[in-house]
Amino acid sequence: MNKVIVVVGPTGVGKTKMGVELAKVFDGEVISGDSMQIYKQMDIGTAKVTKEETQGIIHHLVDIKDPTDSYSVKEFQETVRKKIQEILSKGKTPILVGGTGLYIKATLYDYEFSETQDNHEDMKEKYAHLDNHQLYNYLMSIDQSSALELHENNRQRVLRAIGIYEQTGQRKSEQLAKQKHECIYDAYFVGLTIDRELLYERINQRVDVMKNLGLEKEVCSLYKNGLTRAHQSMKAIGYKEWFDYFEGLCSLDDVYENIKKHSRQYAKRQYTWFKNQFDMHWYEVDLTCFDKTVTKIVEDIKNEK
RNA sequence: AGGGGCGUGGUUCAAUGGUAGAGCAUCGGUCUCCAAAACCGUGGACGCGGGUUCGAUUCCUGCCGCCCCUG
Repeated sequence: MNKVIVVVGPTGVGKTKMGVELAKVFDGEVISGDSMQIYKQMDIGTAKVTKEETQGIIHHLVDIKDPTDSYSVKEFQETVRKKIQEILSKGKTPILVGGTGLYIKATLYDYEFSETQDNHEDMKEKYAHLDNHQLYNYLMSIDQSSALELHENNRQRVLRAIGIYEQTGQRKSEQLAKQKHECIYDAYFVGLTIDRELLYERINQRVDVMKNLGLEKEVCSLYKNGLTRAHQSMKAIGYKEWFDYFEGLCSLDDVYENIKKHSRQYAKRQYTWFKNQFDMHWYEVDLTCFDKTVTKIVEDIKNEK
């Protein structure tokens, strides 16, 4: 089999476990498709796979960065594509498991990113004197078709489009036009889902578990090591909520409530992405009998090839 | 118990004698490197009763509920 298996779904649905189960069946290695589990020292809050949970299955792209490092989709794309080749050449099955939709799509599809530096801070400064409307008009003047795809309030993306043109001399829209927008692997997309209410319950429970496992201690030690809200790693749910607390702006209860809330909102955004971006095979996870779901997926994949 | 204050969508808070507006939450959506991010759209409310008035959420009043002070 020369297939890449992709397991996605909202946070808390059971992707990690599914990845391991599928790896056992298909002689696979798991590649994490997650923008935050790449960071060392961030174990509890990112619900990172534990040693026991891996059951001996190799997991790539976990613990590859320090929390002070920044990271990019492009880097992810390059690293994972290499990993996939490596695993395939060993005759094993790559199993990409994660919740970061853009990272996964960029890797599996023929996305090509411009050779620009990661400099959104500079761009922010450079154009601080323009309001949203003015900035948008500027983009309209240099790359109209990209502008039309964006809302003028989405300053982050407007700036990005401007940056691409300024640094490469090529318009973002032109770049996109060169791509085919197709999946470059023989991939089988497994989308895991459960009833929304149930998912939210699970998310809430999982946050309670994180609390008991010592999330506060984990975050405190990062904080003491000098990590701030500005670091990319500290944008993660489960971590960013603590800064208000450390600054005396909210209570400890608020921290956990916010983590729950942000996780729920994240799950919702993941659903809309996965529903609309991939040729997905959806599976309702059987919570009383996880193996049933595994069996069903295994059958479907075997019938595919 | 006495004095004062407050009761507006899920929540925090506005405004107004001519049937109410915002933030957050909710729900839906967008997506080519900050993506666990950024952004867009959406439904939903004047505690209950009486009075004044052409008309009350707004003024008066009774009740209920909550908060503060005093004892």
